[in-house]
Amino acid sequence: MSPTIDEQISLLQRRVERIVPEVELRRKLELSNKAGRPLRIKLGMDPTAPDVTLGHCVPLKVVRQFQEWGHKAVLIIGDYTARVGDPSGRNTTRPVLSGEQIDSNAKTYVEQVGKILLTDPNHLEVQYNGQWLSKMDLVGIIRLLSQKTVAQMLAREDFHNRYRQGVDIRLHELIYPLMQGYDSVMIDADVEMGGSDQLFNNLVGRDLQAEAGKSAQVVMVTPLLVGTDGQIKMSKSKGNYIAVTDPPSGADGMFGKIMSLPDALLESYYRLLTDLPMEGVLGHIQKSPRDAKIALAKHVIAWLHSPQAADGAEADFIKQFVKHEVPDDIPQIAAGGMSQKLAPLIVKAKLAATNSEAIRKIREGAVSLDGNKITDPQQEHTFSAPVVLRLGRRYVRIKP
RNA sequence: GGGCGUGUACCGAAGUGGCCAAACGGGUCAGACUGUAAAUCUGAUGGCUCUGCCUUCGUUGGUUCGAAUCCAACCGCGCCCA
Repeated sequence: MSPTIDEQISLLQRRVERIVPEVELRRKLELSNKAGRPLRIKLGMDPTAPDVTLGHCVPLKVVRQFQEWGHKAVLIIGDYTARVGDPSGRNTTRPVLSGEQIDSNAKTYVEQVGKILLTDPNHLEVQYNGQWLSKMDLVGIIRLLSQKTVAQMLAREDFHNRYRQGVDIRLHELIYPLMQGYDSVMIDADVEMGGSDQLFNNLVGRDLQAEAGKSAQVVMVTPLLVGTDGQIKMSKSKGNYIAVTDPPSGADGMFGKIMSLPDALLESYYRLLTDLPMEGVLGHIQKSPRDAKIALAKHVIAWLHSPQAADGAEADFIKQFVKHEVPDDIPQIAAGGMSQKLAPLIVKAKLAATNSEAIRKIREGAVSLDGNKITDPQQEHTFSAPVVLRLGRRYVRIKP
């Protein structure tokens, strides 16, 4: 039994920042109910990076909600738009990706998205926008371009800023919103989901549909999840992200990344990534930010991995950082029997990028073997039994 | 097409013949402190066979005992004019 339309709208409010326009969403939901025709909920993702991040999960969770009410998610993998690069929120041109990179990223996207969405064919349709964008000829492109003016494109904030500051805007960036909007025309989207930085792009889709004589999509945007740095939007290119495929524990695992989030982000993470009642959450955060953070980490891992993984990650975390013991599950490398300097091993273990960096870290006193600090880079070591090598918060077991 | 600018390490930005592997800020990494939080303090931050050597300051070639710094050509970018 689905909730009423009023209930649905209020459920959506939790992580939807704007609905443009809300009355139309209401009308579409009513019509869908009456006619028994599921709405088509579009979400576009450009495979510009191999990982789907928690940031993507926010709109994905909303899409999941629609699926549970019987509607159909239409996932657009932007294999063609990725070639252009979404200029949203950027102050410089995106680097161009090769076709191979895009294709290999695209392959894993559907699988990763399956962690959040229902994947049966009644609830999910996957489309690659290269299917239609690659077939456009110049005449078609010109027709598409003729639907918007330069002023309309420059009205958007990021273009406007770049233009004013003399930072170049390549022409292909200018047409990106039209390409994305054309997707909406092609798949007859009823609703398009996106992060709030997608508002402009999505509204272009709405205009293009109307221009094509179709029913215009409702645009819904979610707040942007702030990344692990606590400053800016989570994104792969900024390195401040948590990927849905990150392992539960370990130095770069979900548990650790979530624990190192600034406290100030807790409320928004709970709101956007879980469905727990917010009154309880706020109380918990106020009482003990640390415990609330642990609970959040477990919640997210249980969701994207499994409840067992969540318990395991918590145990590992306590072992390593509360009791300061060496975690069980650490990478291993083989040293070989001979006497050798430590720096090359540190590089081999990927704890440092270059030999010079490894030597510097040794001199700084950041390196230890079985808990004994090593400070002389010239010293040679022979490994006859396994030893734990540590640099900062990362560990590697050295085997003879 | 013309005029004027500009191009420095991950980013921003100093440096205008030797004291420059290159100031300073940001970022990043590490140490202290902690709740692996934030804030704060400290150190490091081109590479290597590391008290020395090698390669970098848009590219190529030149001047000089010696060039990021001078000259020439070329390339990229910006602004203005057409």
